[in-house]
Amino acid sequence: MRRPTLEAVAARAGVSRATASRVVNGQTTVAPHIRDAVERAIDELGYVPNSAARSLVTQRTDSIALVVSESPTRVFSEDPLFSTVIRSASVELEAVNKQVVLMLASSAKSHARLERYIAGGHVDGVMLISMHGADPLPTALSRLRVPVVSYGRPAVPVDIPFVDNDNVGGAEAAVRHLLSSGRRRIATIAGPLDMIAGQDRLTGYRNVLRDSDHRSIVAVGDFTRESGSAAMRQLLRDDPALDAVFVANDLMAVGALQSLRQAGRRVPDDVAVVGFDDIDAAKYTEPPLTTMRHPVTEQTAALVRLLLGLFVGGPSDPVILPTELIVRESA
Amino acid sequence: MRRPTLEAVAARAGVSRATASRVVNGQTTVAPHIRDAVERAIDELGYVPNSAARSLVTQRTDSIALVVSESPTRVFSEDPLFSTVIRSASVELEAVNKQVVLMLASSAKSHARLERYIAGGHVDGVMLISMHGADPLPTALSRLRVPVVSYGRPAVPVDIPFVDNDNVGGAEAAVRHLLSSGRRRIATIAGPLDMIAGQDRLTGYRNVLRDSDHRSIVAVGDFTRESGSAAMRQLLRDDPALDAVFVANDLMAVGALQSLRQAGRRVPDDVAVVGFDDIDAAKYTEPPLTTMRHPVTEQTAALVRLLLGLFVGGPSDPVILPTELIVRESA
DNA sequence: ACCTCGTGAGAGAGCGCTCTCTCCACATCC
DNA sequence: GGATGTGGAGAGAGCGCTCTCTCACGAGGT
Repeated sequence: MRRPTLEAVAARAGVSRATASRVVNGQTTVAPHIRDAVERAIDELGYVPNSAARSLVTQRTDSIALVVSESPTRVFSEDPLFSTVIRSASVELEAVNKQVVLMLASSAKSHARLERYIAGGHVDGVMLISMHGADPLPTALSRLRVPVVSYGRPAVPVDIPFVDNDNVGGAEAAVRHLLSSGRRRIATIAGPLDMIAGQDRLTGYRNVLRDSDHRSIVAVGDFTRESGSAAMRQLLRDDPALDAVFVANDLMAVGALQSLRQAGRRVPDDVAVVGFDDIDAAKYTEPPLTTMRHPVTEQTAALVRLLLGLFVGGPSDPVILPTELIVRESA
Repeated sequence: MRRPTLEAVAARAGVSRATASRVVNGQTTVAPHIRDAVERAIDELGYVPNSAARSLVTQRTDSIALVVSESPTRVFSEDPLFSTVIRSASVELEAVNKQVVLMLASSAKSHARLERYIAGGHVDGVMLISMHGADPLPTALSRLRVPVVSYGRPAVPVDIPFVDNDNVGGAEAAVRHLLSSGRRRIATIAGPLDMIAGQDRLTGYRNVLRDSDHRSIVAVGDFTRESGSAAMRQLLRDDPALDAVFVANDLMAVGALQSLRQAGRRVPDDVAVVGFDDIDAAKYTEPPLTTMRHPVTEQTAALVRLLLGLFVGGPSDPVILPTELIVRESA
């Protein structure tokens, strides 16, 4: 009836529980014929180790919390980046036999719960996916005695190893691409300025324009489609003669394209548009979107490596990955 | 150094471990002043129960596996439905203090791992999100002695309680909408026919056309954008005079719109398009997509209730939720 | 005054596993 | 041949918790 225990396996194989445990854990100090007997018993009984009992004594849980901290405006079901990160993190962690415990941190209530949970030693480590600004979570988690890594540089100064892409460099490349194709009045739709990605991509934009003596035309969105739409309308009002826009993410770029269409502007003939992220939908806009790709899957893999490294006392240096310009038809 | 145990709390409060345990677990048979003393000790020590020790004795883990079984063509980072389901399931489960363990079932290797894991009693229950066809997973999981529920009716006949939306009824409503707006040659882009949603939506389409003596024009896709695009081109070749398309999901509808645009057809003037799902992007297509909405969040909530119900011997009847026509500009 | 009964608290077993410690058998060396 | 070393196996403690069983005590009935 009940699931078989190590005791049962040992009895069936005619050995002690300790020996059975050695076989299960792959220790080499077991004679071959005994090992065989135990393995046969395991198969016959369909034995599966009880993880609760195991972690009770080893003080490890072999599970990793994936903490997704979403802002009210940036729900992860809307933003394809979240799911890509979650998916590839799962793949990576499963490959090394770690369990993925998914935790949403939205309300303050869930924050408290989360902290208790993590402080309670239920997980061996935490991967923090917090895209939004003044998030108290990085600070709170770094105080706990649990290894924490972050996807994206935390917005607050806190000592958490992280993986990020080169937002400044990517934005610079995007704007340079617009300049080199002869555009003269290049506006930007920036992301929220309490987010690192928002800040850095704006910085990149400004760097290039400053160096080339063009003036900057800025509207600010919050990385959602809606806000991109609104920001584009704003820009057209501010400077009807603009001939290019660098949009800080693709979701907003989709909204911007819609506003441009409604305003009767042709893309790229009248206005060139470059986005950032290369989400899947970028291929399907009208026209297809030129954008900066960053390797989300590789970033996540690097993040997992970083965390696993911390367990064995490895380095905790940030990892910054480069971005790549993907030229389609919008610019 | 080490995390405080119940023993430590009991000692500090001057009671036995048993009494401290009673307080932690909210039993009422503890005198108020003793309860206060214990609670103070808990606060002072920052005590958090060790879940491994607890599950060892209670035989419960308070965690639920969210098994996402994705087909090679339908990766969940691409399909917004997956993330919506995952997100709302998390929210619902966290509300009742259950942990969410996310498991991806893609390769056969991960299947074996998954079965072992679930058979190992690491989770109290399983929520299966399997959109794709001949998935061996439902069958395999139903054999285990673990409560399992499914999002969407399993494609194979297996005794797993599930929650689904009324695919047949929804498709019927969509096609009736096209008919009532005067369309005469109504084609469909069906989903994969090894999937229940694919089958049922095609059935709904056929039902209405049969009753109204129109002939059906069918192309089959696999629920991806690409396939929608290809299927639309196919349909235009098969019947250049078609004046409406019912597309079995929005992702394919986005692809279909693209093909229509490339073929120089105006939507909805020349060809009306109705999708299914009401994903976020449906609002942002050109023109915005008329579609059948089904309440994913409510479905997920119902699914969670169904699973929690199974724990206490509740009913295991399937739940079917209605769909709703959302009229935008494409039809 | 005795007994019953209910209530609140403690003692202690035991959940299934790991891991140290111990022991035994046998090979090796002076 | 006795001391020493070595590889392989068992004994048993203990991880932190829950929960049953037991007991002490006081209220209420006879």
